[in-house]
Parts: sequence; C-alpha cells; structure tokens
Amino acid sequence: MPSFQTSPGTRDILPPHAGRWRALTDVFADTVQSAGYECIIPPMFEDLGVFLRLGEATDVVTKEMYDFVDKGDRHIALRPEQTAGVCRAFAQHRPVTPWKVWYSGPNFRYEKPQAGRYRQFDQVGVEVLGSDDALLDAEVISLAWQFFARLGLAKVELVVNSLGDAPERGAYIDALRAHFESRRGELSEESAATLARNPLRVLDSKRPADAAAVASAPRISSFLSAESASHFAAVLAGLDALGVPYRVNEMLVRGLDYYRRTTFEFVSLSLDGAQNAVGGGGRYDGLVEDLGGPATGGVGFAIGVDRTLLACDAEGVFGTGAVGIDAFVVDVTDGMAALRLTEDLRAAGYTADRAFDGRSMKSQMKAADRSGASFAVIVGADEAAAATCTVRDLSSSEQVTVPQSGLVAHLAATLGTRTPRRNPR
RNA sequence: GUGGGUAUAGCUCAGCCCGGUUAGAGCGCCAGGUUGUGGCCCUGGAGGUCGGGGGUUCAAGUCCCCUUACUCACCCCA
Repeated sequence: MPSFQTSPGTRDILPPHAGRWRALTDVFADTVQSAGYECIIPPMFEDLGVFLRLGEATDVVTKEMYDFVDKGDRHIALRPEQTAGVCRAFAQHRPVTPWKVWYSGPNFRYEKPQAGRYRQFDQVGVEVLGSDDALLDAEVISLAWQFFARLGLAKVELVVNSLGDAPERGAYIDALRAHFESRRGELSEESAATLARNPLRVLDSKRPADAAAVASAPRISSFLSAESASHFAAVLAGLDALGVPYRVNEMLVRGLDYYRRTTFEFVSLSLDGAQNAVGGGGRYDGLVEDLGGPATGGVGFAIGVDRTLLACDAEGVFGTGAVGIDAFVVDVTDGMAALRLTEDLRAAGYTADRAFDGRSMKSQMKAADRSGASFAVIVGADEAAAATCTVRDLSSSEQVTVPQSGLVAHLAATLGTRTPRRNPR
C-alpha cells in the first residue's frame, strides 16, 4: 500500500478517461455557446453565507457543507453547487441582462460516497439572470435535452413541474403539512422526520409505506395562481414547439429551497442504481435578491458529469477511442534524428511521439503500435548514413524510404497538410 | 450519521470454510525467439511487508479482536 491515497469521495480521473471528460465538456460548451451563453468561472469557495441561501431545511446546507474557518477568521465553504455563486457574482457586478452564462467544474459535498456520488463531483450547467420569460425556461431545458441527445443518450426522460411562486408555494407547503400531520400514523419513520423539516420532501418519498398518504396529498396545480399557471403552460407550449418530449410530474420536488415556478429533472432510465438523476434545474426568482442584489428572475440547470458518463456507459454511447497520433519516430542510432524529426513534425502541425532510453527496434515498434500512430518513421544505421527515413504505414504495413528533409512533404501527401504550430527550424 | 460486503502482483481475481515447505493464475509490463520492423504465437523475467496493529498456536494469507480504507445501500442528491 502506498503511503497516501485519494481522500474519501475523491478519485483520480486517469487517461484515457480524463480525455472523455474533456470531450464531454467540449460537447456541452459547443451546445450552449451556439445559443449565446458565455463561460463563467466562479471561485470554488465562498463565504459560507452565500450557500446558506440554498435553504435552511436542505441537507446540502445542514449536513453536507464542506466548510472551514480560514486564517483570517472567515467562515468559508467549498461550493456545493454553482448557482448561488453565479447569483452572488451577478449581485456583485450587475452585468447587462439577460445574463447568459455556462460553467463547468467541481463541487463539494461532505457526504458518504457511493456509486455515482462523490464528495468532489463535476457539473456542467447554465444560468440565465434577468428574465421572467417562460420561453427562456423552454430554451434552457431544450439545451440540456440537446446536450444529452448529442452525446447519443436515448434513454433520458425529462420530468417537469411547477412549484408556483413564493406565496403559492408557501400555501401549498402549509396544506401539505396539514395533510401529512393528519396522517402522521401512516407515514414511515423517515418521512415523519422529514415532515418536520420540509413537508415538500415527503412528496418524493419512494417508500411503499408512504404511498397512500402521498397519493391523497393535495396537488400543487390546484394552488397555482393564474400567472404561475400560464407561465407553466407557456413553458410546456415552448417544449412542444421544440419537439422536446416531457412528462409532467406534480410530485417532482427538488432538493434546494430556492426553486420557484418551473422545476425539471433529467432521469436516466438506463441507470438502475439509486443515483439515476443525471441533471436538474429550474427557476429561482428571488435568489439574487436574497444575496443582496436587485429582484431578478433566474433559471438554469446543472448536469452531473459522472452520472452522465455512467449513463453513457450503460447505453454504450459516447465511447471515446484512444486518440492516436500521426507519427511515431523509431530511432535505433543515437536518438538525435528522432529528436529532430518529431520536433519538425510537430512544428508542421502533426502529432508525433518517439521512444526513449535507446530501446531495441522491436521494442520501439511495439511502442509505435501502442501509440496508435498512423505511421512509424524509422531511422536505422542505413537511413542515418543517407539522411533518409523509412515511413511505414502501420495499418497496411507498406513502407517507403524518403529523405529526412522530405518527411513533412511525404506525410502531407497522405495525411494532408496541417496548420503549422510554429516556424520550422 | 446508520447498516451490509470487501481488502492477496500494476489490473481482475483464485487460495481462507478444514492453519503446515520457497503464495498462484490470467491480463499488462520487460526481454528473447526474428543481431532492421509492431499486431498473432512461443519461451523466459521482473514485480507481493497477503491493508495496518494486536492475539491464539510449535506454525497464521488462512482462526479471533481492534483499526483503516474501499465498496454497496439507507438518508439525500448531480
């Protein structure tokens, strides 16, 4: 056993897996940047108070916060998600609205790790601040939908709901509390405990014992104001217009208290585990105001990178093969030719690698094969004496000897020219 | 925070129940077979304080206790 290992709930993302993470982020960035979203990089830690706005009753705040006191006696927390930080940034800098941003990066929650759940976990997401337009909600949702589609995921279901604006939400919570209190005896022990903290959360209990009480609970739809109802109808109409399939589920309650009106969640039907939500979001009007800014509408979503990749594995999509390089230079003389030729190839825009430590030709050829290179460029004693090199096509095994000075031109004839990275020597 | 499972080579795992010479396999890695050529094949090699600590015993990878880590589930969430 090595002296040190990764801390609980963290892990090394090694190659080639790390390349797949980058590829996923690239797909996401391309998707949302096509819609005018710009990248934002908020800090990974902030004043604890920023995150307390996520809700006093949420587990994220009460028991999962990764917090500490720094050397300046500031009470700091590693961000458990990015929405609050983005809203804090909005309140601090007051950008022109609507402010459309996207992000990618790690978040931290002090939880017990299990499949698809880590203490440090990555999310990609978007936030839009400064608009109440229901069709913006539809755009935001459809961007996430398009992202999953571009990865090749087919078994992802979109679930939507409206929790109403603050007053309706409050009235609904009161009604729920009254309902469940009157049936407290029917509830499971866990749900009875949850009821005291947050009646909304009892709604999405999956315990069979709670089924009857949940089924007879009041529905949010009968509490919605005319404005909230028409907002929700417009969101659904927008999704219809875009051809995004969805299922309305009035039991959909999301974990953070700041959601108002639109809420949604993406569930992977190919993940059987408990962690099958690959993304979620909603509208959070009022959060900016809570953080000391002006009253500002906001909507966004976050997608879990780990779980999305788990879903890709389950569906057998978005596999990223080894990247392979253009050429691998094999040099069985003193290595100087390989040193120069790889540099020349790279300068000309090709990807090139070589072997070190003066290994045998057989060994270097094995390395060339393993590198996934299209060509091996071989320099033995004969080539070195004649200032030539033998270019071997590693898939067809055909090879031809060309002058070293003509190597780049020779590759250009088969691989095409590349954009030079720097001036050739 | 609560409960179950696991821990032996770089990786995946046998061996443990029923304690007994130098702890194994496959894959991977290195080398040779082919002194100038990869994949397939053959041969060989390197690589282990059997997670850590304590106990029982003539003897512990194997039995007992403690501990740590990992893992799965609950809770909750991405």
